[in-house]
Amino acid sequence: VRYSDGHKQETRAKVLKAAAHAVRAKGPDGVAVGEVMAEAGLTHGGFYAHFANKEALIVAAIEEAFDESRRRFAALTEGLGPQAAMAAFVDAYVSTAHRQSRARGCPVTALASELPRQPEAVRAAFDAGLRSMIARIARWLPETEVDREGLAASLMAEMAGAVTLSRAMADDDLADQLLAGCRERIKARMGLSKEQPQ
Amino acid sequence: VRYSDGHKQETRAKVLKAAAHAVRAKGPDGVAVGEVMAEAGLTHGGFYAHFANKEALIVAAIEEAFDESRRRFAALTEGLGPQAAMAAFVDAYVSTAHRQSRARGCPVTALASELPRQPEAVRAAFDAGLRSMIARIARWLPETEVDREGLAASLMAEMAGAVTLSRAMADDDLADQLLAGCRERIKARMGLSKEQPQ
DNA sequence: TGTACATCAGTGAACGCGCGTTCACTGATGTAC
DNA sequence: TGTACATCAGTGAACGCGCGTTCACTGATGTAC
Repeated sequence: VRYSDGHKQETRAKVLKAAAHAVRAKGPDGVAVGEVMAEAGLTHGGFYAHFANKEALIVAAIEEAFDESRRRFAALTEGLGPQAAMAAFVDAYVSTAHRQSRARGCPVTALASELPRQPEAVRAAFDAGLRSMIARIARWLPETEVDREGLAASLMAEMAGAVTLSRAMADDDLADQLLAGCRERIKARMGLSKEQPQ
Repeated sequence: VRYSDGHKQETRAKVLKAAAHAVRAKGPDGVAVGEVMAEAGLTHGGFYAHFANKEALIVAAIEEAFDESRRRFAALTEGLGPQAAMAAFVDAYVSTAHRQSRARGCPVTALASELPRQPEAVRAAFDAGLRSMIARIARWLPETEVDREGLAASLMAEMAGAVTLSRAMADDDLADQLLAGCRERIKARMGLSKEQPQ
C-alpha cells in the first residue's frame, strides 16, 4: 500500500461527489469524465482505477445525489412530528432556493426528463431513489388517509413538476409566484395550509 | 426557381417535423443534425440552406412541438364546454398512451429538466410555449375560481410531473398506478372526479 | 539497519469516433435572347 | 422555337473539436532479505 490507508476511498469519494454535482448540473450525457476528475483535483487517466466506465460513474453519482438529498432533508425535518416534517419538507423543496441550486438539489427534479434515454443500470438507480422518496413522503401523511402511497406519489409529482417548471421559466417573479402557489396548494391538499388549523 | 413553387418550404417543413420528434425523443443536445436530415430524406450538408445552425433548428423544433401538441389537444376538446374540455385534456395528458409516446407528446414533459442548460433562445421558445399552455388551462377552469392562473400552473406542474415520473419508472404497473392516481386527484381538485357531480 | 524489489494510484500522450460546420460541386429547371 | 446561361436546393468530402477509453510510464511507499 503506497498511500495512507483509505486514500483510494477518499479519492473515490471526492470523484463521486464531483460527479453527483455534475450529473444534476449537466445531465447524465453532459457529464465529462475529464471535468469531473479535474474537479476532484486529478487527471482524467486515473479515472479507470475507480470506475469501470462512465456509465458506472453515472449510476454511482445518481445514488450519491439521492443520498445527499436524503441527508439534507433528514436534517431539516429531524425531531419534527409527521405533519410538521411534511410541512418543512414542502417549504424547503418547493422553494426559490431549491430552484436556484440545481447541482445540489433533488435529483428527481434535475434529471427526470432525461432518464428514459439512459441505459438500464442508470434508470434502475434513479427508479430506486424515486420510489424511496415517495415512500418517505407517504410515512409523513396522516394515517387516516386511505391511500397514502397514492397521495404521496401525487404530491411528489406536483413538487418535482413545480420546481422543474420554475427552473424552465425565464421570469424570476413568475417563477416565484408559481412556486408559492404550488407550495400553498400542496399544503392545502394535506390540511397543512396556513389558513387551516394544524 | 428550379424546383416547384414552395418546394423549399415543404423540405423545411419535413426537416422541422423530424426535428420536433427528435428533440422530444433525444433532448436538445441529443439531436444530431445528420440524423434529422436523413429522417427527412436528405443528406446533412443541405441543412444550412434551411437553418443558420443547430441552435436555430432546436428553437424552431420546440415551437413546432408545442404547435403539434396544441393541435392535438385542440382536436380532442373541440366543441366541448370548459369543464368537459378540461376533463378530456387531463384524461389524455395523464395517460399511459402519453407516457409511451415521448416523441409525439407534450414538450413540457419531454424537455423540462434539460432546459436550464440551454441557450437563451431555446429557453425563450420553451418559456413561451409553457406559458401559453398554462393560459389555455386557466381558461377552462371555473370562473368562480379566485386564482385561475395559479391553479392552472399548479395543475400543469402535477400533470407534467406525473407523466415525467411515470416515464422514469421501470415498472409499468406502478407507472400506470401513479398516472391513474394523479389523474383522479387532479380531477378531484377541480370538481371533475367521477365520484362528484359535474 | 540498509538495500533491492514489488505495488499501484495517478499521469499524460495517443487513438477512434461522432458530430457541427464548411465548401466546391452537381444538375434540374426557369429565363434571356 | 431553340440555345446559352443563371440560379440554387441538395450532395458528399473534409476539417476541427470534444470526449471516452487505453496504455506505457512514474514515483512514493511498504516489504523481503
